[in-house]
Amino acid sequence: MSEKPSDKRPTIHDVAARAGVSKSLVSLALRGSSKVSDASRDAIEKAAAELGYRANAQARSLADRRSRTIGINMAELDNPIFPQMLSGAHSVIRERGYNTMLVSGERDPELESAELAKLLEFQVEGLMLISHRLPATTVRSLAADVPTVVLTLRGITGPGIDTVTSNDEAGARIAMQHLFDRGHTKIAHISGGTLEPAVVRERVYREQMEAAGLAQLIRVATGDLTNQGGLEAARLMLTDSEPPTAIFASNDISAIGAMAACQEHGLRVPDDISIIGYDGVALGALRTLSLTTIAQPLTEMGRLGAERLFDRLEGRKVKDRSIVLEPELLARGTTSEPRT
Amino acid sequence: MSEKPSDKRPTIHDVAARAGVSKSLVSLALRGSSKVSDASRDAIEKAAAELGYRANAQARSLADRRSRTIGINMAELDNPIFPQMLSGAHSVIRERGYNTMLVSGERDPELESAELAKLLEFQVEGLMLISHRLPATTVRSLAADVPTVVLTLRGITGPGIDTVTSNDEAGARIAMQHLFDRGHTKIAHISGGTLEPAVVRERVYREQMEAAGLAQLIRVATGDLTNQGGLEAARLMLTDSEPPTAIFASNDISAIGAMAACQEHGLRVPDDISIIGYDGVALGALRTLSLTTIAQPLTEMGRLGAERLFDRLEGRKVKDRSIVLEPELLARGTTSEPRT
DNA sequence: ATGAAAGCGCTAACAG
DNA sequence: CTGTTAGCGCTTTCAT
Repeated sequence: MSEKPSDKRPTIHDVAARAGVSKSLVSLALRGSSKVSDASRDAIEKAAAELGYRANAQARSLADRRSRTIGINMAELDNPIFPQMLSGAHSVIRERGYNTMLVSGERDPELESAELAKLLEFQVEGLMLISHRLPATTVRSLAADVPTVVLTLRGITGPGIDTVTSNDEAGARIAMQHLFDRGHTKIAHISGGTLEPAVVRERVYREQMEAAGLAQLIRVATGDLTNQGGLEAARLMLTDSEPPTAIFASNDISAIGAMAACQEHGLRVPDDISIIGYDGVALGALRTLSLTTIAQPLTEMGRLGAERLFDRLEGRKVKDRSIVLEPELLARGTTSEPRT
Repeated sequence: MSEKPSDKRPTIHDVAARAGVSKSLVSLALRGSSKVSDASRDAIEKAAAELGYRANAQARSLADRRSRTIGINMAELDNPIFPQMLSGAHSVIRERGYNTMLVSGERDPELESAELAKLLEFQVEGLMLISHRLPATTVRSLAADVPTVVLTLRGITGPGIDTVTSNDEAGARIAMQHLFDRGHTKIAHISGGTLEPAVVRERVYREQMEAAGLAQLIRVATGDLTNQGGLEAARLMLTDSEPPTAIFASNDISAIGAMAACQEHGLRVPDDISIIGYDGVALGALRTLSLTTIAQPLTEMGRLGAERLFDRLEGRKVKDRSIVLEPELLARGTTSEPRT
């Protein structure tokens, strides 16, 4: 209506023409260089505004070979612990003036590697992998191209790779200690499949029971980290001749499923049976649930992971690092002394 | 160790040289053109593989003026309804071979518009706005540049704008009808502030009460769509001389807070008091909560939104559309007849 | 079927 | 301070 009806978006060239200067000067001015006269700067800014000029980030990236973009791969968009890490990472990335390109393989390994490839084609400058199941070889080959940080998966090392995890051994020990302290001995465990964190938690459970001389009370029901899985695992346990007085679940979601099973059996939590989860997802804090749990510093993990990336991007010389954060007991309302 | 120690990534030019053909032919071959001889194609693919060639998406975008990227702005990464919509959108975008660029203003309007601007600089071909609070003028100006779809916010129209929402009026009516059907008359409402969906739900609550001749029983406590807000609002109501027999909360999270308040007061849900939420977030399905609620088709909204975008991108001629999906009652365990 | 040449919009020396 | 000259890596006519 008002401006030149030129169909295509205005380029730096159009701005230059309108301001009566050269392309380069426009480029400088628009990026706030100090060596541009006030007069030119004003003219350029005016022209840009009038034209509704918007820089083309692709062209800029191509020219200066920096995409200012970090790629994030999240295994699952719906598992609540992942968005929490994402949120921590995202805010750091934004503070540094970078962009976030998000992909998700959605539990499909083939899809996942295709998505990862696209990230690299986009010339991301750093890669954050939030996934429980990535082969070390895949990660290493990605890291050969671009600085990479892996969250939640330990033991992956290699040039260009950092990891940020939380200490599952310590966390599981804290959980067990909490139950021991309350006086429990008949403690059962709802396991979580073959993914690394779940395996560690189960192992520590067994070790701690043995160390406490309770080897014969060890009781593990197989869960799958879902609500339903926790429900079913707990149902099984509660029909035992000698049901446990406490349950340590491999994650919060299955712990909440276990709570439902207890209700079904007419057991009150924590009066009749104690339950402790793992993860510290936000919903556990809901007053209705008030789940005692071992909280991982999820947001912090995201933040730290992103910062590791920028350490490398900003040329700080860093050795590959495995950062292990300590989880924390949130003693809420689902654990107490056993009924005797 | 094995290949040319050339520091920089191989380009199409390197591949061409190695295969003994021209750049153009490599470009054609790699994109699967049929007019490339088998011999050339083999040589090119071999060379590309040996070099570990990876196309540069920025350069491609610049050259053919298509970024193959959709930008998504999510107001909050932590409100569970947003990731669910994101997930629906994301999978459609991926199926079409596009990428997702995610930004979030995190409740800060200034930040939000800066992030939106970055999305445009990245030459996104379409924009999805998942936010409860975006000025119509902002949306219109964005839509002037690129096809735009708005989720959860009604009433924004303009050239290039589609909206996908769910029918809050109908949903709220269903909620009220459900409670009426159960025989409730002393129905209270926990409101949710000034954002559009919450306002609609409250209005319908009032209308329905009046229409049922229950105007004098109208009782609204102000919540803020948080768990804590729901808790406090419900506490207030329960200390009334004549407490309600049912509560309609503006969203699930505050409904769950209300459940906690009921527990505090020694009231059993649903035996002593019924509670119905709104949204259909995944956690409401947890057996421990079993929250009756009005479910919005969140994933579907994401999918549909993305599809609207592609309708435009693929040149299908479409008029601007406001798609309204119907929500659905999930009658779970928190509602029943009043105690009398 | 293949190559040469001309950009895409921007940044980056390098001269003045 | 400002303009000129070269690209960045890829796609795309247009010839051959």
